[in-house]
Amino acid sequence: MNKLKDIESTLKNQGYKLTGQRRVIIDAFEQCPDHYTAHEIFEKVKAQNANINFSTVYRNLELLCKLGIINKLNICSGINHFELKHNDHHHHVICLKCGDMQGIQLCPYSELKNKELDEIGFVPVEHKFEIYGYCRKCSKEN
Amino acid sequence: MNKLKDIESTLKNQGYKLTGQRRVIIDAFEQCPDHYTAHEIFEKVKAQNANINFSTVYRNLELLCKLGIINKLNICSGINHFELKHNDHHHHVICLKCGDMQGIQLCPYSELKNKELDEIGFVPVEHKFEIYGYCRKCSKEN
DNA sequence: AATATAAATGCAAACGATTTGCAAAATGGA
DNA sequence: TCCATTTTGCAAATCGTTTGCATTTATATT
Repeated sequence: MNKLKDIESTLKNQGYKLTGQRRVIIDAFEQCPDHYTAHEIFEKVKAQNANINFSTVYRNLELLCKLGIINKLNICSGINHFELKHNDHHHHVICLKCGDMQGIQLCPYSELKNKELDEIGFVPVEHKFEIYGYCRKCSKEN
Repeated sequence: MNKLKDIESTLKNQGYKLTGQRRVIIDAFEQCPDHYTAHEIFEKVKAQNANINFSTVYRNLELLCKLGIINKLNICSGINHFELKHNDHHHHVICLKCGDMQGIQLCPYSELKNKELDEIGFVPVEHKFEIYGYCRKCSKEN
C-alpha cells in the first residue's frame, strides 16, 4: 500500500484530476523528510517538470491542505511551511538564530475537559505548540 | 508607578527619543485590553494624531518588540497582532470561523528538563501554545 | 479512439502586509 | 539656542500570495 497511491485516490474520489503537476508536487512531499516552503516546493518541482508555475504550486498546496493531506505550518518568521500530514501528532522546535525547525514528539496538552475553555465556551479542535530557543549548532556557537 | 512612564524611560535609557507618535502608539496599547493588528494601531493612532504614517507605526512596533515592551503574535491567519507584554504568562484560543482570538491562562507546558529536547540539544527560551476551535458565538451558530 | 465538458494550468497583473531610501522635521543634550 | 542625531513622512520597492482569464488537459461518455 503506497502513500502516493492513497493520495491519488483521495484526489480522484473527491473529483479532482490527477495532473502531472500534482503528481510531482505529491512526489516531492513523499521525498521530503520534514517540511518545505512554497518556494522550496517550486524549486524541487521545477527540477522535475520545467513547465510548472508558482500559482499552480500555491493552488495545489491549498488544495492538499483542504483535503487534509498536508499541513500548513505558520511560524514566527512569517513564511509558511508545508509538511505531509502523518498519523503522528507532533510539534516543532524553532531556532531563534538560524530559523531551523525540527519536529518533536513532546506534547504537553491533552484535550481533556478544561474548566477555562468551558467557561469561555470555546470548543477546541486542534492545537499548536512551538518551542523557540537555540538549536544544538547555534547554542554551541554562542 | 505608571506603566506609560516606565516605557518612556525604557526608551530614553536605550537612547531612543520620545516622539509624539511613539507616545500615542504606547498610549493606544495602554488602552488596549488585548491585541491589535498594525492596521488597528494605525487607525487608533490616526484618530489622535492626524499626521502619522503607516511606516512610522511599523517601525515603532518593531522597536517596541525589540525592547521587549510588546509581543508579536503571529497566528494562522497570517496577520500579525501585537499586545503589551504583561507579567502574566498566557496563550490564546483562536476561532476557526470568525478569527477572534482570546487570551487564556491555561499553559500545559512547564519548562522542566525534557529528555527529548536534551537529546536533540535544543535550548528552549520561550514557547507558544495556541488552541484552534470554535468560540462560543460561532459554535452556537453551527 | 474521438469527443465533450469540467477542471486545471500558465501567464501576467493585482494584492495586502511590510520594508526601504531619502530628504525634511523633530528631539534632547551641550 | 544650536547642533548632532534620530525619527518622520512620503513614495516606491519588496515579498509572499492570490486572482482573472484564455488556453490546455484529464476524464467520463460516446
